[in-house]
Amino acid sequence: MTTRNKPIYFEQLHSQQRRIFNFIKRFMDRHSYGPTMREIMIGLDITSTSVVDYHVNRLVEAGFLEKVPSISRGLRIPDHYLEPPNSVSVPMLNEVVTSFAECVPYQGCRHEIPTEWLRGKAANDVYALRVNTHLMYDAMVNDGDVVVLRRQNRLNDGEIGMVMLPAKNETRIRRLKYEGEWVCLEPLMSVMQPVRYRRDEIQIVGKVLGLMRQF
Amino acid sequence: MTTRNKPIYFEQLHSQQRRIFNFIKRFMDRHSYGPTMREIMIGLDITSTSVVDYHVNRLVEAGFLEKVPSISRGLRIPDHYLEPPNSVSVPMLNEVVTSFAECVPYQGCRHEIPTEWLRGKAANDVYALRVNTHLMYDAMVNDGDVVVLRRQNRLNDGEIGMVMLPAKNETRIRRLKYEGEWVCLEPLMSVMQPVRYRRDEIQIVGKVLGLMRQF
DNA sequence: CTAGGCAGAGAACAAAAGTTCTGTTTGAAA
DNA sequence: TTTCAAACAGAACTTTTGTTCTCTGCCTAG
Repeated sequence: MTTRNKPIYFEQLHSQQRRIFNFIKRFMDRHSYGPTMREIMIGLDITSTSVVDYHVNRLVEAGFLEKVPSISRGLRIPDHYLEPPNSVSVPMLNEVVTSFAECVPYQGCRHEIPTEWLRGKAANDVYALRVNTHLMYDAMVNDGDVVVLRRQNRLNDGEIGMVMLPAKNETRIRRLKYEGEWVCLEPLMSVMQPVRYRRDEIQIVGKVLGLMRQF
Repeated sequence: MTTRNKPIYFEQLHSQQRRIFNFIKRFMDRHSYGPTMREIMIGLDITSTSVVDYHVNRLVEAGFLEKVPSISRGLRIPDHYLEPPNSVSVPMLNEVVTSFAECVPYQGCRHEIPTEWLRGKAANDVYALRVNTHLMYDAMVNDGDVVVLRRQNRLNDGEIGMVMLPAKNETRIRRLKYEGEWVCLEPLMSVMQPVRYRRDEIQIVGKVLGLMRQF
């Protein structure tokens, strides 16, 4: 843990400390290494390295910087203060899974998805799945498409998910509507008709986050 | 330009130089800064910094490393020797464009696409386009989908592209088949019928690289 | 007013780190 | 074998760079 007691917001920092923080970030973008005390001093027109050292230590205390003592250019900006990546990598599986235990050692193919699709949640149970001809999905999903799922066994009313119909041993992408003991699977294309099942007839495989199709 | 005369492959390097190169890369992954001569020396069980310096200079000459003289931890691995990013960012536009001149100053919304979609080509003329209800595309493309296009005015026979029908002032995503003076636009859904146009009746907007749909 | 903490100045110091120099070993080519 | 360049060893040297110390001005609580 850090040494700070209460969370400090960037805006609450001393203006000098904000300048130094921003300088370090810009410097690291431009070069592949961090700045020295003296480079910060010169770059920000500060008159002494001790002043830089002073504020750097304040920034470290506040958790905005990490520093390896006595190591030259040993400043680091913690990950959570860097730009969040706008894409994340998820495992690419060949078949529907209801548990990740079966594929934990699998480190093979992965697929990149926009961070936005996670809607702020972790990517733990998210995986990508390439649709093959055996799985006939909704008409809006084509053969060869990559469907991104979050593995979960429950869905809220109105959410779109992948469900398995054990009777037919088939999976479908449908919008779920709950009606008492029944669940209504609505196709995404309005020309098709919704079908109603008993809740225990179907198994929810996951929530559908997105779809990628390469032409 | 670099000082090297002929291209050198990594495998042709002295084994010691390969070890040093790999060490630097691993070190940079672990820490946020590069190693010093001495750290390389200790890490690889080399007996003198001069040996490290020697091989580092060979690597710089061969173009595998960049080095800022006299700067501590000033080693850098050129971009083309790092892992290529598996996603790239392209501009996100609101309407079909036939030239990028009209949107060069536009630095706003961008969208992440898998590098794979570029099929090795540059991302220069690639942009993303969110489909709205006014543009009724092929049935496999839904309202709200993001279509990724490479802006180009020509397509090879059999390629899928976005074309504009000036008569109707509408755009469509179709597979193009050339038949002499005619071009046949084949829908991606087999239930729909292909339509034949004269070549000068339609304008090719771009090649469709992929599609992304967030649920 | 005064004490004390915070920010800044300036300088010196010590450690880290790049560079250079001389000499030795090694291995392949002549 | 001889020769020569590449590779290695060891050490010293210089520059870079982090750290520390003292002193000063400023502001505020008491």
